[in-house]
Amino acid sequence: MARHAQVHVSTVSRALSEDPAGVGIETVRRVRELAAMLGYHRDVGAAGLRTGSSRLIGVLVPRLTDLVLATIYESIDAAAGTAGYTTVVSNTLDDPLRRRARLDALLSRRLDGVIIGDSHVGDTAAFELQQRGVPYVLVMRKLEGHLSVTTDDHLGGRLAAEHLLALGHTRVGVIAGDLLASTGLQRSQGFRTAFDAAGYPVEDHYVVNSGFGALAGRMAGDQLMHFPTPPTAIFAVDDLTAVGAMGAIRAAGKRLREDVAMIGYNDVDLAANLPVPLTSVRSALSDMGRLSFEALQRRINGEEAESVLLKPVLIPRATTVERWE
Amino acid sequence: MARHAQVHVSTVSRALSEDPAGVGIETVRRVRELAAMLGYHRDVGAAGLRTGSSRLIGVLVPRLTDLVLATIYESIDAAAGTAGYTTVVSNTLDDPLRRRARLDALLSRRLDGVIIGDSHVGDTAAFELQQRGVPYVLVMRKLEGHLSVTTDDHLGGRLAAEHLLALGHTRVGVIAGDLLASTGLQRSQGFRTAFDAAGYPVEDHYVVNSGFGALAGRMAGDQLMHFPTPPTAIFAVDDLTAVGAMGAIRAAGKRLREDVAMIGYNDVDLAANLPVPLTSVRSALSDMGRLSFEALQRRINGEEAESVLLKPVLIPRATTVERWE
DNA sequence: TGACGTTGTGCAAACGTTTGCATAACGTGG
DNA sequence: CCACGTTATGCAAACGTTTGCACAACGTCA
Repeated sequence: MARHAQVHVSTVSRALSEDPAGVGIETVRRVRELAAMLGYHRDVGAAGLRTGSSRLIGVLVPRLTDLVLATIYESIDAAAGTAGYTTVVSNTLDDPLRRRARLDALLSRRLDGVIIGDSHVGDTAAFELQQRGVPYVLVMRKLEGHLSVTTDDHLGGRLAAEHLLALGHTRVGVIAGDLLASTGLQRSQGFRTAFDAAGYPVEDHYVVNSGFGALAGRMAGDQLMHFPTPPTAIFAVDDLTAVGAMGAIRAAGKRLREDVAMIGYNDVDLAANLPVPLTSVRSALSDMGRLSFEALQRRINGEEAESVLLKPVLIPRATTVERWE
Repeated sequence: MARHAQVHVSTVSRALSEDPAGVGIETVRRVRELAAMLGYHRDVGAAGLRTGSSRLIGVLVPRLTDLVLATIYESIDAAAGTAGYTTVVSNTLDDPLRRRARLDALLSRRLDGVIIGDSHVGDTAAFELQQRGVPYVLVMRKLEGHLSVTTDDHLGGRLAAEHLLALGHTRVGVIAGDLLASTGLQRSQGFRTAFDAAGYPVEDHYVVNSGFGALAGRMAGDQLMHFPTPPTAIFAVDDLTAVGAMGAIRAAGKRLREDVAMIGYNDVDLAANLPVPLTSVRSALSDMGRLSFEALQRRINGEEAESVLLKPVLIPRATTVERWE
């Protein structure tokens, strides 16, 4: 209680508020000075009790060790921070039980809103929040009928396909990630659509579902490379998965690009700095994070917000072309 | 207010507590059932106001997009979650201003404790917490005089050195990361100590300070490879940095292992699944996270806690040996 | 000089819990 | 049948804020 420190009572509250209207200019100065001296901070929790706003927003991600989600979260947190919000992130590991528990814990904190980065077909979190009246936004992965900020994954897949077609590839493989996530599904669909249109449809067994991550990519890549006629190019819907697949290509005794070209997705920092720099479809991860927070903020303030669909861009590098940049 | 729902008042509080002593067994059942029906959750914030404990712990990291810190944070969060705590993580980006702001925001939440993962020589956060009486623990990076959970980085450096010495390397380079972080400093010191002892001291200009991350590694690697007599082996104090350096080796037209061997540090998931699997010194990241939380918990409960120093292990792979495992 | 507006401050209620204490209901043993 | 112990519940205060309202002091204008 900083009030004992001097003489007043709860004029302190006003003096410390952003707009100290109706308080003596001199008092404001003195109070603030004293607060700084004493290292006093208003208790946001107690304030929230009164105001009904916790200034806390929750972020649900599958896992933070996934570079992609970590990047998005970082930008959400930065945007939220400057707007005076604190974020709480929850690793759900795509495990329903764990996610239930974490969501309950979050709801107990009376958060002002939630950003969902791990939505999945058949997922109930979004519906539950909707029903409880808690503002929320989906990011990265979309779900029909919910506000979301994503990139155009279908287009991203087409960009990858068109790049490979232009280079003359006709027998290609796809490492499709997790088909229950809208990202994996739409990227591979977009890719196949373009190859269909070009008259070189991708056979079903050249499309392998893998999950995300380097190990998953390695196994999927091994599978593709062991076909009697392996593909001359591979599209992986995630950069780390692509890295794993690059290992499979090497293990099969083939050369990257010359024998088998490779395209990843997301253009994570690492992609450009790999020993063999990886061609990748860049989705504006930081923008997505920031925009999703802004959309959520609008929802919290009761304003209208519309879903955002960002345009991806293909960045050619050494795994598909000899010279680039 | 679940109380209106039925008939009672704040017997609800007791009924919902972990040990509902002194409450009718029947009442307990009814209340809990009803709470589940209504999807009611106790407001932790309000409870904290009364009990003085927010059940919130803060975690300071340089950046979450660093796989190493993300892994540690994940395990901290898991341990904290099962103990009924919520964690709030803050990216400080090793920027003093930002860190000040974030720490203030955290203190406003009246957290029960803090885990510091970004300590730096000359850093004041630990001292400030100490002075304010907020329990805290350092993880990953240590600082003299503060409770910490780390791995023996000096030993880790020696392990790397001994491995290279056993393979016959005598002219080696070190990519030392950030010398203001205890990790970078001690790993390179340990490494050099072992080479000194073997009679092949590492010349100063073969040790380059770089910062962490793939791009930093690439630049440092380029520098080393452009020497008239480049090293026959490189020790990088971080896996991602090593990946960048592998790019430099390739760009110089040299072969990994045959011409230049490479050792990383931390044994991040990715290391084993790179196209050329990376020899790395494994530090038990998950254990560190868990143990740091447990130490913090002890501190919070007023018990004694001792610093922990874990033993690292070297995992040989393709960048140093032909066959492994 | 009296009425009135302005400006700065204090009062008190409310937010949703927890918890020590009082009290009601009910058996039980002497 | 009364006193007493046990068990279940209610009461009220307290935690640290915010905020509508009342109020005091002061100047100003007619």
